Amino acid sequence: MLRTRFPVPTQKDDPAEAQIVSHRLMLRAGLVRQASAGIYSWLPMGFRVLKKIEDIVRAEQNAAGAVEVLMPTIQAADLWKASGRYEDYGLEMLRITDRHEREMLYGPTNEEQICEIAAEFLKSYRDLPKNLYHIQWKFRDELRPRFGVMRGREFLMKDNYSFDVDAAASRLSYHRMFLAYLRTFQALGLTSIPVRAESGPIGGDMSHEFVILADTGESGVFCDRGILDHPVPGPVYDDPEELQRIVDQWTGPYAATDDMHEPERFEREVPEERRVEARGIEVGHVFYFGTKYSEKLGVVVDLPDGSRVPVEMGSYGIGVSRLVGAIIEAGHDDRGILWPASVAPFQVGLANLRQNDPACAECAAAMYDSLTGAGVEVLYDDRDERAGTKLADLDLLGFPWQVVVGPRGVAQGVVELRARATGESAEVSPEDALQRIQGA
RNA sequence: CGGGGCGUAGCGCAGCCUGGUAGCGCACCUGCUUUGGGAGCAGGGGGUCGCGUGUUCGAAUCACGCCGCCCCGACCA
Repeated sequence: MLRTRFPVPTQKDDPAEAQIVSHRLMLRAGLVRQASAGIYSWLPMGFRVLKKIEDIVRAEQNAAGAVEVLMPTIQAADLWKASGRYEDYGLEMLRITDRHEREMLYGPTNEEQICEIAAEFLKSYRDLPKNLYHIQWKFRDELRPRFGVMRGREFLMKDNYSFDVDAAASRLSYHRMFLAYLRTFQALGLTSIPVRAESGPIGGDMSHEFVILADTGESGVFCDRGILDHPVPGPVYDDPEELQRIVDQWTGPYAATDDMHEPERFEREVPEERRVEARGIEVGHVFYFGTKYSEKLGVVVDLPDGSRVPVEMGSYGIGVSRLVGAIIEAGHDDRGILWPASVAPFQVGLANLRQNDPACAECAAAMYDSLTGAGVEVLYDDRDERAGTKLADLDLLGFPWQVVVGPRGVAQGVVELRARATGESAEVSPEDALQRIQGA
């Protein structure tokens, strides 16, 4: 992609309204633009990141056996009246009236809607289990939106819903999603910690929040170092015993955010040298809620003995748009963003420091062609800008690799290849640069 | 929703107290000189001063009302 075709409104100055680093960097790097409080437009660069995260989440959901659907953003109030939540949900729910004076709402979540859909095709125990997900915009009219996309009113979320014949089967679904989350966050380049969450209406041990570590995170995290040392398991979704073992391994050691933290227990259970106190950001939530919605919305199946029971359900959320901010919180320095390769909008930022120099232009164009020809995503800064401007932009935008073409190197037949995260740099031939990038 | 603050050019701000028809830096446009870490000089374009009402000969400035945005708190993916 040529920078001259790809609008990236970067800014040198910090916007006054942005308090936390990810919000500042997202505005400075031209990823988003605020439309209203807690509502953002996604500009080209931010949109690419959002889509990459979405794709990774989708791939892991599919691998775990979930099936994608797409439900609407606008829902009928009648549905919510059936579950009793229309009154309960309060002012966070954005209520809308259409031209026929019909009460509608912009969905803050989709339990009711998925139940209505599932009731269509779940008739028998033989139709179970099922696990459906969608990735859709939600709206919660927060009292106080803040922190940019981290706490917006409109946000993109992956939510899925499991349907099982009984509690034991539902536990297996829960375990599958638990593993899917560990794998998803790893694939996003993050370190995640499952922490016990406020138990749902059913109680028990089936509610966890997934927190990713970031120095500037909003929540305090207290855990046993053992959790951080576990390797993330492979996709063993079809092995119930192994899944149970994995969940036990990850939920056994102490882990809590500050709202659920019990200092005495922490000190009693975790040896001093293994105690970790860090900051984190909540990016996912898995929980089991039994028959709460299936009962009220009539998602019932016949059992072999002819009796009829409501299905056991769980729901599982990942804040996709929030993750863009969270990933920046987890990876940045004083010059800009440090994207993990898996979600970087481009793998390579190519900067030609002397656009109007024919030799440089030729070298940069050749470098661009060989990278794109090899299937590498590269943003070529072909603007007629000064070296400092381009280099500062490269750092701000945070591409994992920087390839710098300038008159100094071109005279020797080399380009400068730099790794954004480590700052390591080498003067290499264009061919070597391509090879090193491909080999990484 | 309670408490606090701010709305002046795309971004950051001054001007307001003490009314006289809008200014600075960055960004943008033109030219020249520059050219490996956000250049220099010269010239230039861009603003319903958030909106409304009022006071006044005259309002960015004073008064009242409204709207928007930000921060702290309670609440949350």
